[in-house]
Amino acid sequence: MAQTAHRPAPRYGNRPTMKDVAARAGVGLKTVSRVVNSEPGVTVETERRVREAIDALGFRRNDSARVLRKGRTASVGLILEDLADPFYGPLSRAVEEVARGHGALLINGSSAEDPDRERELALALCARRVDGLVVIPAGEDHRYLEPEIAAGVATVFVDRPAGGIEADAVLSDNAGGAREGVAHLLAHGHRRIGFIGDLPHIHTAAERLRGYRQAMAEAGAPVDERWVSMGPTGAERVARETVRMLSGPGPVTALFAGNNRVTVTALRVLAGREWPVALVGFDDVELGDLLRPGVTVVAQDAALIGRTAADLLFGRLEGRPARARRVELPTRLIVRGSGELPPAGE
Amino acid sequence: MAQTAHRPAPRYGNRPTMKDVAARAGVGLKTVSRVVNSEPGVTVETERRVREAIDALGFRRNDSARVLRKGRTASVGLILEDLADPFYGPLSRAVEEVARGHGALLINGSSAEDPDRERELALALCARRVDGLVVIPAGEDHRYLEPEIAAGVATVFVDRPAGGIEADAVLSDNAGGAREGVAHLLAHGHRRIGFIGDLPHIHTAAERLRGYRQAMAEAGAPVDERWVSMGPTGAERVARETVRMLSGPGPVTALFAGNNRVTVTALRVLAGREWPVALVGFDDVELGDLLRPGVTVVAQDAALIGRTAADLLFGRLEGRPARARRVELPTRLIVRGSGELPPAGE
DNA sequence: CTGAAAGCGCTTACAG
DNA sequence: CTGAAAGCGCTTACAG
Repeated sequence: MAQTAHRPAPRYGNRPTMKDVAARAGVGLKTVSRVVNSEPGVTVETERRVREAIDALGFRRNDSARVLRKGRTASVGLILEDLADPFYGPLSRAVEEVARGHGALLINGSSAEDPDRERELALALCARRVDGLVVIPAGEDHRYLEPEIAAGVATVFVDRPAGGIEADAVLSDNAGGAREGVAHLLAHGHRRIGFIGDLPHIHTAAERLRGYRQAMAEAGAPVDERWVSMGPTGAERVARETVRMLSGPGPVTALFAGNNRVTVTALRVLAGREWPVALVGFDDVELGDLLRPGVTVVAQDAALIGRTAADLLFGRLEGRPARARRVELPTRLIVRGSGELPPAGE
Repeated sequence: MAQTAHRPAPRYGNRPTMKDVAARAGVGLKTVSRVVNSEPGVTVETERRVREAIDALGFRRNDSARVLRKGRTASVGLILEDLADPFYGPLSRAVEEVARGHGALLINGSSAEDPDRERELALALCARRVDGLVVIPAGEDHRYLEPEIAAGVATVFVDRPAGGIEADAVLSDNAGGAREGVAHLLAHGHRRIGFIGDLPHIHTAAERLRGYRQAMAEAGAPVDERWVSMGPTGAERVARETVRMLSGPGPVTALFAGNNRVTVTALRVLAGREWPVALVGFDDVELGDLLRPGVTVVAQDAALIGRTAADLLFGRLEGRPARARRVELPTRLIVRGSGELPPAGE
């Protein structure tokens, strides 16, 4: 009783430690460590005794303690916008697979597109001493990560570049992809083309808009600013803007949807219309091939993006490149029908 | 030089520790700890000096060390089949949100439906001393987790029950949902209904098949075993089986698809057929409402499942229920058109 | 082949 | 208000 009075609360549910195993097996601590880590220099008989004690006690090495001593946690963090978004699932899985190949676990976090939450998550992961960090940025200022990167946390930005610091980045050719998609609509006779995108301060949204303007300019098609709408991609706003662009005098005859959320909402609105309206969306959508017409999209390869980022990360952890690298991956136009509809009424 | 000769490899990139901060601020270690953890009992002036040293050195507390001393890691593990599957994204996000509410991080792992990999992942997470584990089982024998659970790792099984041990579980009403879906087809005049499901040893697959048989029996509709196909849900097999059931004498007039992967493949096959074939799928599919006809499904609420599991987990961590609990969540039939098609040729 | 001592970077339990 | 000592559970660097 007197002994337990000053005992701290049971740690890890009072799990046995190497010390307990050593006592039970009648050997030294280091010998247990040798057996647990399959190090050489233990007789068959000693090993047997130790293994017996391990099994009897249900011992499992505490990797937290190991990590503290070794200096590497064999874990990487991934901060993305929303794990529930179909774009991030495959990306996350790809990062996980590469990490697994390097014996590392993956800690996932959703920023919910909130810069404060991104920062909070990133720093929490750094405090846990993840070896590396893959960040799909929500914020625009990443100087808060400078000391962490300097201290050795390998960091790769994905989808959008880092703000205010030099760092590796894996991006899609957003401007080029959007330009190709809009050029495709122009080639099918459209001149009045709407663009509905995400908030303008988001890098990908701005780049895609740039691609749109570029394609229009190259075709000598003037852009009426009422055809451009940037903002939150919730269903309500997107539906309202879609309807607006299709109404009034001089409505658009085609739409370019800035991401998969926009595409889905726009499709729902268009499904209820009498006139066919051409549509090309950025990002592929599941079942897009089964709709009538099929949905023409500018697709990104989420898994490839994730794999590329993770490869870059582990390359850095193995001490490879010195300077920050920026990788740009191509997009792919997938023609399925919706982007080849001719302008209505012509 | 002589001094560095025996220095171990730089740990955590030679990050400053509390000791370094204490030395620079000219205070004791404990005082730094007090400031870092916002504990009371430090003068304004002392705190200022400590904070100055922290900023100058770029100190960030090492949570690995903290965890070792405190006994709880404030992290939970989630093992699922495949993060890239659209069903698991929202589920994972929901678990993350609950964890976040409890100040915990989420470590994700995909088992790829491989029991060995599930085990390996689960034990790796236990070795890192996660506080709790949410497991979507790939294997059928979970006795390997018994010592871990006994040692205090809160564990909740999701989607399928644990094998060989008593543990909390959150399940969907798989049999009831399938039964309702098949009854819906029967109510629309079908008698020859095909069932294409996952591998028969998978709990959800077996339960859904049970629901199918139950509905058929209740309607007095005999089941021809050629209408039932259980196996891997890759596109090739599912497409082949779909075609087979629609061919030959006495083809099926309706299909029940055992999960979202099956539904998608079946839809692709049916899209190329002349005769309309009725279809009800288990699990909702994105854009299912936009297809013509819309896809009638038996939907599960992935986010609700995740939230329920996480709530159970943290309830247990806070020392609540003693006995293992099993929660069964209802499914919901969503009528959109494909399930209401009448039998072809009648 | 084996093990005692020191230390990873913190927190705990004291004592001043 | 402040800090020295002990300890969390391992691994490292030695010595026998």
